[in-house]
Amino acid sequence: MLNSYSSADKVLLAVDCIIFGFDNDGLKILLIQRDFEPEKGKWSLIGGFLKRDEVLDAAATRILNTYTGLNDIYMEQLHAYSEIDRDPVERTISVSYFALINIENHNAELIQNYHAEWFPINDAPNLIFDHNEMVQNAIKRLRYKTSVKPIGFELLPEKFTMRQLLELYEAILSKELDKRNFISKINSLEILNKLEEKDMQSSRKGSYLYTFNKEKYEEKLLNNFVLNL
Amino acid sequence: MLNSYSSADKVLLAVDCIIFGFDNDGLKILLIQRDFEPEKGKWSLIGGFLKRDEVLDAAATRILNTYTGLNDIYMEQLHAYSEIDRDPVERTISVSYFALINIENHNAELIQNYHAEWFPINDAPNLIFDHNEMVQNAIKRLRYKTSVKPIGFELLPEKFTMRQLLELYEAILSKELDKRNFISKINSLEILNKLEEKDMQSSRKGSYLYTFNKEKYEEKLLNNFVLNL
DNA sequence: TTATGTAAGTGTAAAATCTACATTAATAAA
DNA sequence: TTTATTAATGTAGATTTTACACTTACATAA
Repeated sequence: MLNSYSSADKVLLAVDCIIFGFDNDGLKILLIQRDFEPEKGKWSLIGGFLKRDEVLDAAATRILNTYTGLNDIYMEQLHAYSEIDRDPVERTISVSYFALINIENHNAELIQNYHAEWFPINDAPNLIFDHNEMVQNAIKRLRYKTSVKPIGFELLPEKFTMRQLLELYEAILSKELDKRNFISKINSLEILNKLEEKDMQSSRKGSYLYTFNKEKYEEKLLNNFVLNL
Repeated sequence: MLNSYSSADKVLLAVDCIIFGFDNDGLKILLIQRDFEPEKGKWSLIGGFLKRDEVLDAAATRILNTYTGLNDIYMEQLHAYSEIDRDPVERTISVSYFALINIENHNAELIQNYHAEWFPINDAPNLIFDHNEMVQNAIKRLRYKTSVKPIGFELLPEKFTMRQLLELYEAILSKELDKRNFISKINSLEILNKLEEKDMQSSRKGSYLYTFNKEKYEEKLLNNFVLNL
């Protein structure tokens, strides 16, 4: 009968995580060398199976933590992938999640048994199964998100310069942005605190450091804004 | 062991369909009275279980067809819902899909055994499980989509008036739009054919009918455009 | 101490887009 | 032929977006 629960097929449900990070070399994703068959040794997204007593969001968090030691990372669901043979061992539907993290803040945690490794998004190895497709879709979503949320603060150190922010957005959107227009658009959001302090690494003159003003940000979020860069 | 396939839990995977339609009374969704337990007789989205040899997109199409006779409806995946007790019988993860259809074109098919029924989105019955939430999220997505794709053509008859198109967008966005500005923005997309023919139903003067120019539309889609209404 | 090189910081004018708004036109029905 | 009803149409002002170049601050080297 069409709708009896008992006759319905059960499947494995997996979660795969696309973790974006940013440092001075640009936008990166976190990959691992798969430590079990099939495709053992090949590069892969961080992933695992959903447990019976677990919601998908929790599974994503747990899996990320297992492989990287990372905690309290906000992740967002993206898409369910269900091609019949996407996993050759057994029928497995996978739900992708993505997150943004600050590479420097988390490097310590990442040096673990499962050697997770950062790769530039434009120079990553070929991935197993349909993981390449998952990554491409995640990049699309990330780009879209720049226009409706001021993302990027997760990806930068606590104190950052305008140049760093600019370069982050350029990396995400993969296009050049006009420096002055970018700064005035960001300033018009009024979600940054300009510090007295300067970063002296980048130039003789030094450039002002900013922090992200979380309260004003939360305020902004209530009235959905749009940021056209 | 963490990653053995054999020890991983299997779950039921369902698909639920949010079908939007439009007629002179506004924007509607298609619901059915559930014909099996639990919650038999209550209103529900059209849904069913994924089969072992089926991809999610195909399941969505099959399920819609089973309950409504509708064919060749393009559906889009939205989100996976995984709360532990969302279905009281058994752990079931559900992936929602949404579609837009033209009510008048399809009314005949809908008069079937499973009495599917249209409800205005603002005056629909309470739904089982987490289906209310699914609908709300689908409405959000539909609104978003108006700004990046000229949707709505699926929802209207082949020949339609500007007023119908305007009212459709007003229903989706649930706000009033300025008629002249709307028309000029739509015209600037250059995806409509203005016919010689007029619709004489609505007024003494009659209003020009339009059709949707599919070729120009496909062309437009290549360069992602934005439509701010 | 002075000169030099480097990236930071800053404003504006022109163009494009968006918004608000009211009158005339066409026709059927009375 | 008058009347009533909805369709069709354009523009000026406001706002937003874009393109663009010079000065400033400071460390380093001469």
